[in-house]
Amino acid sequence: MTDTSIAEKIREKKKLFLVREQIIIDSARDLLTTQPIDKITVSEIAKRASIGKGTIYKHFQTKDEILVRIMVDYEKGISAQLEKGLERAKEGDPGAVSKAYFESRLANPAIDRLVQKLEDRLCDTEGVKDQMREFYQIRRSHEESLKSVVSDLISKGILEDVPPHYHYLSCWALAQGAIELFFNKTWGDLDDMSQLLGYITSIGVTMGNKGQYHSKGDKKPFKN
Amino acid sequence: MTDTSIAEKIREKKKLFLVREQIIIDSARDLLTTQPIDKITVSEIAKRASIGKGTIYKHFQTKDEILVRIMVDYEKGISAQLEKGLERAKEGDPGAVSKAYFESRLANPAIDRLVQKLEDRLCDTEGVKDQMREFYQIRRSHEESLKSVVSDLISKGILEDVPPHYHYLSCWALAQGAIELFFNKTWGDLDDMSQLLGYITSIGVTMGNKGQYHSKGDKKPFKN
Amino acid sequence: MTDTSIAEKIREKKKLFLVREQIIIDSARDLLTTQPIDKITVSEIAKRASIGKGTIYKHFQTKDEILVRIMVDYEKGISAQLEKGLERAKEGDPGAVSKAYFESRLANPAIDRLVQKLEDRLCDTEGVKDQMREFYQIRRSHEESLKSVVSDLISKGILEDVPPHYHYLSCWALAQGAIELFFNKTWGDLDDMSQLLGYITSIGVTMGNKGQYHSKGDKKPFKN
Amino acid sequence: MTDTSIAEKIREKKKLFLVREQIIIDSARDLLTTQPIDKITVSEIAKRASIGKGTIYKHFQTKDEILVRIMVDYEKGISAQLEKGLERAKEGDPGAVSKAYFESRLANPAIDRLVQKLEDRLCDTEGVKDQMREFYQIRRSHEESLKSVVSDLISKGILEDVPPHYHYLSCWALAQGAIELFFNKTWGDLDDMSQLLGYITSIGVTMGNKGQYHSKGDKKPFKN
DNA sequence: TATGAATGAGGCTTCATTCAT
DNA sequence: AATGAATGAAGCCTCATTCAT
Repeated sequence: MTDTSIAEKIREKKKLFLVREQIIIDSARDLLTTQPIDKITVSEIAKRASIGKGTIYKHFQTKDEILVRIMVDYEKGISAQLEKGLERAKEGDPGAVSKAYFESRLANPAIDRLVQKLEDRLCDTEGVKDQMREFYQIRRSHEESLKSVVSDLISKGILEDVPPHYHYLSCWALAQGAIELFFNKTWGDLDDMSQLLGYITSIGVTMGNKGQYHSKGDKKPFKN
Repeated sequence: MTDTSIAEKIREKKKLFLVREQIIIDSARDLLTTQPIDKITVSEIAKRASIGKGTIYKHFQTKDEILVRIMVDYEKGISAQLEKGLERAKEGDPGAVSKAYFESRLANPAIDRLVQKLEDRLCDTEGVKDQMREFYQIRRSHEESLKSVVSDLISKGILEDVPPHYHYLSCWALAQGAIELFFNKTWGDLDDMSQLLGYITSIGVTMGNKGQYHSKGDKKPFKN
Repeated sequence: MTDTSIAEKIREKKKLFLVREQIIIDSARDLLTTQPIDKITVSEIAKRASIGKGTIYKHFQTKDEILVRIMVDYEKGISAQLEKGLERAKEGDPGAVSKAYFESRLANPAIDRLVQKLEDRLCDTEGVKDQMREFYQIRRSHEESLKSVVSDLISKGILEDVPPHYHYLSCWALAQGAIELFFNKTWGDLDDMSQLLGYITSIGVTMGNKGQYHSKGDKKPFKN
Repeated sequence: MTDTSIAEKIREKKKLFLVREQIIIDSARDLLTTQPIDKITVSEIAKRASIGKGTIYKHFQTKDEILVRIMVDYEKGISAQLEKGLERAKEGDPGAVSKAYFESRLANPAIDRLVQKLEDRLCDTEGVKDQMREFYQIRRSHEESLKSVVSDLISKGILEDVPPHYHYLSCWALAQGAIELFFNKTWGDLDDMSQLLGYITSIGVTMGNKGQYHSKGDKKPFKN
């Protein structure tokens, strides 16, 4: 066997290893988005991933590490979308960044909500401090991206002249609440949830606009 | 000992029993609003309430029953506030109802948030189905109260003519998101959180208003 | 019910609690002296003590705490014996202290050996640092007791004039080795183990004596 | 390729195989003498030996087999030393045998102690019964070697007339205890440990001598 | 009725061993 | 033969719940 083919094999194996890791994360995420977090055991994740329980611990030191990993992966995904938005912004579309941000969050409301819940659960957990720091860092980098755009819009007189993060965080809050609304069992299955969310989105898009009132929208940003 | 004094004693005891029950609930709520939910044990609640662990089970069949009880009590408190608002509405203040609703929710954001989390945790739990049904019923009764008011405002041309629950649920979502924002660790300790929340509240108050754009507000609805 | 009888009950309960604790320790010790240490599980200790696994953790925070407890209890027992020896020494028996020490160690060779093994296993274990410190402190206090006696014998010209701890530690080593010999599987079941140990004891008693050679002894310090 | 060179290659491979086996044993021994036995995993041994974990199982069926192998190797080493001692005894040095025995044990107290601990741990373990038997056999053969010498010294009136194994086992016990003393954490780091051990050795050398008392020695048989 | 000791199911994690490459 | 990822039995510990006093 040649050296090349040996190296090839090793690379192959590493790739397989990473694929498996992704399967674990995906399995965990699937379970976590459909069941209460504290009901999910490592055993179940393993079963869902069709691997042995012990294998999980080749990839992650603790159960919590799987959870932060889901969080970090999600925020990284949003970062990637923001990156694209920033490029489009350079090409002349000033709203591209914030649009990219909200669309990527609202595209997977279930996961977005899961990440919120995980953040709440892990924020003070020993043993994943470092990963949590990374998570927060990514999130704050998003704020930075948005802040520049918002400042620009303020200086152009499009948005009200309040501190830039007011705009950003207001929208964050509305998106957050909309997601909660979407999943909340209290309201049961609203027939017109889609329209409702469209309405809320329209509020989000125009809220903070100077001398302009929002109008009824009809977008459907939520997948079901 | 006279019959009267015996009856007196029994009444006394019953009262004491109810007081004790309230102490348990209050203790649980205090702990749950300051620490991660899954860290709180029945033992700790008992210790905080200064009673024996076994006594708790004279008042509640399971730990989950304490939790739903916190939820139901909270929504009942909001109901009481709404009741007052309705009376004021009859006396000529059309905004009194919705004001009462949001003020009572935002008055205790920590508890409001706790109730959200508990709802998420208990919504599919066997053993507290009935109490959860009661919880949802109360919540939906709030919707009804608001709906009548909103319908009135729509017919008067003050609010946009969309289905009444659009208005109500949009506000619910924004309030929800604002609370989440308030507690979120990502943004650290914003110096101007109070102002920011005032800004968001102003959006909530005017959003959905017909032909009118919101203006910068400066209320401080959040206790710190 | 009178206050006195209530207090009585509480005392009764506490006593029972302590009795149970002793049962746990005794059960653990019994198992540990008859089987390899790492084969003993908390479950087995519980079964042996005829209690539930969880009950163990009402008395001890971790499995290791049971083990150190056995160690500390053992050394405390030796301390008590030394105390008596010191009193007899004051009454005119200069050898009473060292005799008390060795007799109490050799009276239960199996436990003495167990304690050795546990010491080796726990000396660097996190979580029982404090208890281990206590253990070492007690042990060193024994050394102090013996040192005074030995110094006295040296000044009287009975023992060789070497640093006092030479005498003490030589004896410790010989006792240690004798116990190991007693249990060692290599030699199988020697018919004359008793005599052999008597012989060794006689060496221990006279070793270090000035200008005197030991003579064949016939004590039987070991129970079988 | 010639037959010779093929045979050569096979022999080469076999040799390499044996070398590798020795590396495994050495690695295991190194780890076991510096860390608590139950902390050492097969993985760590493999890493230390710079081979794959699976490879270990080409050489040994179980982890326990590695451990007995360390034991047997150690006793074989002592056998070799005794052999030399016996030869020197034939050449007229009657003390050469026992000297060889004790020197080889005390030369590596850490390993000697490890072997003791392993013996205790494996004596009743299923799966290594045969190897343990071999171990005990070698040990007892040492006894035989020493017995003949001791008998000789007794008949010459140098040693006390007690059963020969009394002399041998007394010394075994003292050596055993000295080693334990050397490593025991209770006494901390004695400044004069070397002298103390010399003192004990001097006791060992003369103990059992007829009509002769031991004198203070100053050998330093322990490496530090 | 109030208590808290007792219980044991069930969760997380480790590691000796297997096996496909 | 060499490798190391995969496996799952087994251990420790937690905590909601029960029950005897």
